Amino acid sequence: MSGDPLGLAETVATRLREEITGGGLPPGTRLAEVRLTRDLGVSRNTLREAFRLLSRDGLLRHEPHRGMFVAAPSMAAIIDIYRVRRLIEIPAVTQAWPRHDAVARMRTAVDEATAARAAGDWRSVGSANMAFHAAIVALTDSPRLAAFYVRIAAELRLAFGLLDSAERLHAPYVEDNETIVRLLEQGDPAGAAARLTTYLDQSERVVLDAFARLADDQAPAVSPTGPALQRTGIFR
Amino acid sequence: MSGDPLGLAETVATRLREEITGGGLPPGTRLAEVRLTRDLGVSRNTLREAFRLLSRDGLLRHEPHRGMFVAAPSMAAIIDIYRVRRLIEIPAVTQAWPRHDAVARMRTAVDEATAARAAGDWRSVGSANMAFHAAIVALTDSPRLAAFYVRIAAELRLAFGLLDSAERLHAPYVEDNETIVRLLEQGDPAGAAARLTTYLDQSERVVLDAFARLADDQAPAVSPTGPALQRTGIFR
DNA sequence: GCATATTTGTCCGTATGTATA
DNA sequence: CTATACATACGGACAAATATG
Repeated sequence: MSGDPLGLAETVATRLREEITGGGLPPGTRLAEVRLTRDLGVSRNTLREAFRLLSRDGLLRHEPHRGMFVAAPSMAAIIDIYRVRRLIEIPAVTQAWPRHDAVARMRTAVDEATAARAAGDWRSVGSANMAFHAAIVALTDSPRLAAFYVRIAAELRLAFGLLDSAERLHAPYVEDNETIVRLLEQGDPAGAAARLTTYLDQSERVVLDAFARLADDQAPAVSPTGPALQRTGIFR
Repeated sequence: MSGDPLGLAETVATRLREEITGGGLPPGTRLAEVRLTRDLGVSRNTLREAFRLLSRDGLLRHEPHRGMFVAAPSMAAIIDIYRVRRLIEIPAVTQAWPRHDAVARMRTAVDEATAARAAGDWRSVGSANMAFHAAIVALTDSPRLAAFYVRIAAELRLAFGLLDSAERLHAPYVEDNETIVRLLEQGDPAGAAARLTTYLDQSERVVLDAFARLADDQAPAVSPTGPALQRTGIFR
């Protein structure tokens, strides 16, 4: 085509990433190479390069001689993700410096979430919530933790995508976030950490409940593990 | 060669991994594709697939239109790695269940380290030390933390490779490890965590000191950042 | 259980843009 | 500035593994 100033593979990867996180490609769907090469207008090698980038972010999963699949979080994965979030976010807030740059980012994220909620834009509320917790991790000034958290958050967002009205799910937590950042600004990291702890517990419960309900709906009576549903990864 | 039961790319990746961690490919060296395709007898596509696996482990670093380089830990990277280690390992030990499987693995790692030290096999002492701390992370029962730690440990091992007599470096810490696992077995996780904390502090200091000395030696007088040394990543 | 079709894994040759000497 | 070396991207091809009827 015309000009692609930065790698074509990354362009393809970005487009696929939006498609996945946007819900266009539900978790568990198989990404056939030949079909995507036609739809995206790139060669197979380039597409596979994009696959490498996406699997690095944890959005895709590779099965030998079977292909690439959109990662489908299991119940155990969600539990593990929240365990990791507690381990990282709570100490990050506890030992936070009140005038850290990331605190300002937390504040703007809360403001954006408030505005988006007032406008009924639930998707933006979810994005702002993600940004808020990413800023919490940024309090540690650790690039490795930040990169790790990006991967975790992407996986969790996939789980949200499985849920029906997912964005509405964390809309009520805007107040919690506001309280957390206010306590930090006022120099009370311990109080902020306590608030964060209860938030994580509640959020995990809500997500797990919705996930269990989803699993019940999709696996009604006779065959709890049909081949089609196995591929969604929910029952693995 | 003959039969390659599992992917050829993984076979190549394994061989390169051993070459890198073994010191055959020092940090900062550039991995030219065409040359490696000849030496390894594989095609470029397969080699790039292997590159993807290794960069996922943090052993390789990619620069656009310049190629793949063996990751060269910087001073800031080492500091960050130890910060992450504290964040993960200390809580892991603190909330450890004394009869956890991983405790047994810690014990065997200590025994192996003791035997290796008696035999003067410093390389095996280092490997056992790595296994010991991997077992500590396994106390959390979190597959994501374990995978993350693998990446961190690989990067740290690269830093050790830069150091001259690196294996000798953590030989004196066998006693610390023995104390930690004994306290855990005796049901004193708090004491074990305290001991682990001092170990991490001391280890970080030793590594950073050796690293600073290495940098001084390699950048003697006139040109602190020659093009060859820049590529080592030490001064970046 | 078997034969077929589809898809991935791997290799090759080539053209083009980019960085470095 | 030129020239070389290399990464990027393309398309085609065959073997091996998997899925399907």
